[in-house]
Amino acid sequence: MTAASARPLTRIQSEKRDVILEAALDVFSTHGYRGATIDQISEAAGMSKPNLLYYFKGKEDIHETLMQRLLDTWLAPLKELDDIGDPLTELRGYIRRKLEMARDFPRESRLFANEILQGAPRIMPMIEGELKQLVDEKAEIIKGWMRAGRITRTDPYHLIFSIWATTQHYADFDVQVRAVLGPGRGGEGRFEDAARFLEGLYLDGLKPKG
Amino acid sequence: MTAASARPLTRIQSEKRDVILEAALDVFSTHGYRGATIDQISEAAGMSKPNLLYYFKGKEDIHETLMQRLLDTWLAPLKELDDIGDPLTELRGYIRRKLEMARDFPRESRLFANEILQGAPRIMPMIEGELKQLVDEKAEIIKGWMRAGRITRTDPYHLIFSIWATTQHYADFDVQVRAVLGPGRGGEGRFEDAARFLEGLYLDGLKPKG
DNA sequence: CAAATTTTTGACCGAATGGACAAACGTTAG
DNA sequence: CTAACGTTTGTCCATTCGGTCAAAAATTTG
Repeated sequence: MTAASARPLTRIQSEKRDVILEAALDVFSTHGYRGATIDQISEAAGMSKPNLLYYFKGKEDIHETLMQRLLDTWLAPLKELDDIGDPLTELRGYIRRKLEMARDFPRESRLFANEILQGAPRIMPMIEGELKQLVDEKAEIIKGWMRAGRITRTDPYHLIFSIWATTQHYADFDVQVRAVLGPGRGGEGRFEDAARFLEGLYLDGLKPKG
Repeated sequence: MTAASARPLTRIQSEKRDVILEAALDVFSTHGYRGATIDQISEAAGMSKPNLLYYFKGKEDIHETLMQRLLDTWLAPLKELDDIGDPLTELRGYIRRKLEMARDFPRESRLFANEILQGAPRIMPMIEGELKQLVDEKAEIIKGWMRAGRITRTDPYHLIFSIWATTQHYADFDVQVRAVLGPGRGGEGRFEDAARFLEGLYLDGLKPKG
């Protein structure tokens, strides 16, 4: 019986699938889908290639399962954006959560970045469906804040894009960020520096106060 | 005599190399280094694979030449950032130029994004050298503006990062941006909307005026 | 223990890929 | 015209890659 059967997974199957997905996250996120090989993944997972293929139908299956499993984690910060509470506090919280994701789950960020960069050939339905729907919903909340005069009137979609861009940048372009900051400032402190900068930017911009 | 000789290139050699690099930009930017094949590039360039390899030593050589040739274009917007003139105007100009690059040269943006995302295995020296030096230099200019109280005091490096992130996002994550905006607002107007949003963000932030 | 079932792997396969090469073709200078 | 040189391509090669298979090893079940 293969792992794809309707039968519930055994304990070993669950564990081994987890090990494989963990290894696959490493490999896919650093080499992209095409650049990753099953041999690399199986070696990183500490098992032979046929053994890996006993748990997953193939490369595509691993990737798809990985994406599916990470999707919730990925969308969680935006889902938390809430209508209740102060708008600026909500948005600051969203930025902070996204920045924490970039710090704590950089591989996940790069995995999605790789995928989208190459035209999202495998996750387009998710983007056009679940993601778009979620963004539409949250954009409405933001529009409400703007109508009430609680934050400056601007484009809520591009606001969300800018938050994605600025926060994910610290995961996706990590090597560049570190190289440019140099050994002195490129250490762990860079995330707090980024948080401070982004908070100031989103609150008041660059124009000095009259 | 191969194209790599010290002898100056013939007219045909220059033209053919250009055709190949143009095709390679297409292929590398959409599939990444590893995902691109010489066959794809040679087909896109309208010639046989051995013919392509008559003009370039190999895949790596094409990629390296392409990167080298695009580097100046890539750094040009930041190089223009100038000490003279109003700081906010200068920064707005930089943002505008970067956004125009994302609109007019998305393939170049994706090429660099692909490279950096995967750890910059082939262009690390450039990042640690030329790029870092340029950023250090411009960060000093920005610091000067801050000391003079002409813009809000903040971190110039993270300011530059945020400009890179927000503008390049529209090239690198283009399919996502278009999908989320939908057919209505995802058309050509999206760059003007982005420009308007970013200008407002960088000037005044989101906090409503007293 | 022994049978049945699950897990693991060495060996193998066809297709794709980066690249080499020599022969053919085209162009041009004498 | 023809020899020399630059250009082009069909053919071939070694390696890598995704995936298969049958048999061995380990585990579970009765």
